[in-house]
Amino acid sequence: MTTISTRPIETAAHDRLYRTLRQQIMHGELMPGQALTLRGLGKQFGVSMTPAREALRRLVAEGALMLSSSGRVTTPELSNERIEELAALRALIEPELASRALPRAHLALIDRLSAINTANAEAVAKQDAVAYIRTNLEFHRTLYLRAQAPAMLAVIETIWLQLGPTMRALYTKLRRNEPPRHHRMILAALRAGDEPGLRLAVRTDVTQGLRHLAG
Amino acid sequence: MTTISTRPIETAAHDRLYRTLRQQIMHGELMPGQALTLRGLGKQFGVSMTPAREALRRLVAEGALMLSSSGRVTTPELSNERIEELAALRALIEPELASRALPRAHLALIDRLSAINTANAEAVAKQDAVAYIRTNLEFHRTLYLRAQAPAMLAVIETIWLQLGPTMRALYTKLRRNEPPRHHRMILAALRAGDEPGLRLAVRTDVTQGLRHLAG
DNA sequence: CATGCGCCCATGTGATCACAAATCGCGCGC
DNA sequence: GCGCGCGATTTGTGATCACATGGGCGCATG
Repeated sequence: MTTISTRPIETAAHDRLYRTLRQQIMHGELMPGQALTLRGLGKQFGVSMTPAREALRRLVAEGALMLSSSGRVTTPELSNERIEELAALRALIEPELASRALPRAHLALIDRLSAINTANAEAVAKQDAVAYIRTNLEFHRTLYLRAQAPAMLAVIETIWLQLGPTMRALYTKLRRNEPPRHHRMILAALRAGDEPGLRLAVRTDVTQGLRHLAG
Repeated sequence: MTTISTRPIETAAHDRLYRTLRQQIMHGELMPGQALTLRGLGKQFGVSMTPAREALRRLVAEGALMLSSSGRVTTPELSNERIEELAALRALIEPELASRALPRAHLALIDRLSAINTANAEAVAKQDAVAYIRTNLEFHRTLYLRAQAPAMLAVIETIWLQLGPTMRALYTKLRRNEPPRHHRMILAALRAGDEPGLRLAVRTDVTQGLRHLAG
């Protein structure tokens, strides 16, 4: 229909839509319970229903969105039980990823993690929920990328995705006013090469936030 | 096999296709590297490309199928590294699911698990790879259903799905001639209410098969 | 004023078509 | 005999359309 501009990278329409929505969901930019329609998204992104349908169904398959019995797609409103489960999964998988990253975590990586942590603190200072969530996840992902475990990383990212919409609610409910102190413990354990300490730091960092919401 | 109940619900075409393919993949009925085309599947199931595309993309999103850069869809040929990762994920998550199921595992459940195990032994005797894989997974799923943890169960099922096509290859390579002896250990631990023993039995049962292939 | 009923529009589903790109095979040339 | 290139066919992508359904809103009725 409207293929006019020269595109630097030829990315399929449904894929752009998917990536955009995925990021919005993971970063908590969409409120729980929000409805998404095929024609609405299509019009918004200048495409037809077909790519919109693909993007939505893909996100539904990953658990990022909920599909009602009539086919309506909304962001999920998680029950406390489900939040507890997802937190438990994070607590199981993320220490393993951190542990696998540890042997490959050199100074350059630790410096980058520190920088992300600084940006995270700035987001806290500015009360910017989206930036807080984004930098927080970026901290973890940057570390886990070193684990060279793409399948595990993919699993943990789909779990982050499922938690996305409630993360925002969690942030406002907790009225966070300090950056996660466990990030510093993670960095310390990385520097010291302390594998059990690293596992513990990651596990507590992951659990502490979610525990408040579920409890 | 276990679903006898009348299904008055009119299931959408793409969903039937999805379920059929998903089961075939998880049970190892499709060989690794096999290609699936939209028009081919559509003709095979008497539908157009649209439902076929949805089913395929959904399976791709779950990691059950691979999507080449040109959009071709095939069953994955897993690298040893990926198999090791998926095995590690099973070893992390499944003991947790078993542990959560333990308090609710009454005699009726243990009896049903025993029956499934018997069917599994018959599949071994008949050298029926698909039946072996199916009963093996049914053993685990029946146990984990008692954990009342749908999110965890969903995650572990997508991991089974990813391992599906290589399970078949694994089976023929190992020339299995006995049912998994760890299933008996799992049952014993369940009867004794031995939580550490159960975790260990599940972990070893899950790991032992995959370790041979990856190693 | 409350409640239930019915109609209309919004929305998902699936089919079909036009198009582009990739793939395969055949034939030509070396 | 072998390799390269070109063309036909296969295949994915996206748009559009017809259709069924479900939800929402207003109107009528008790």
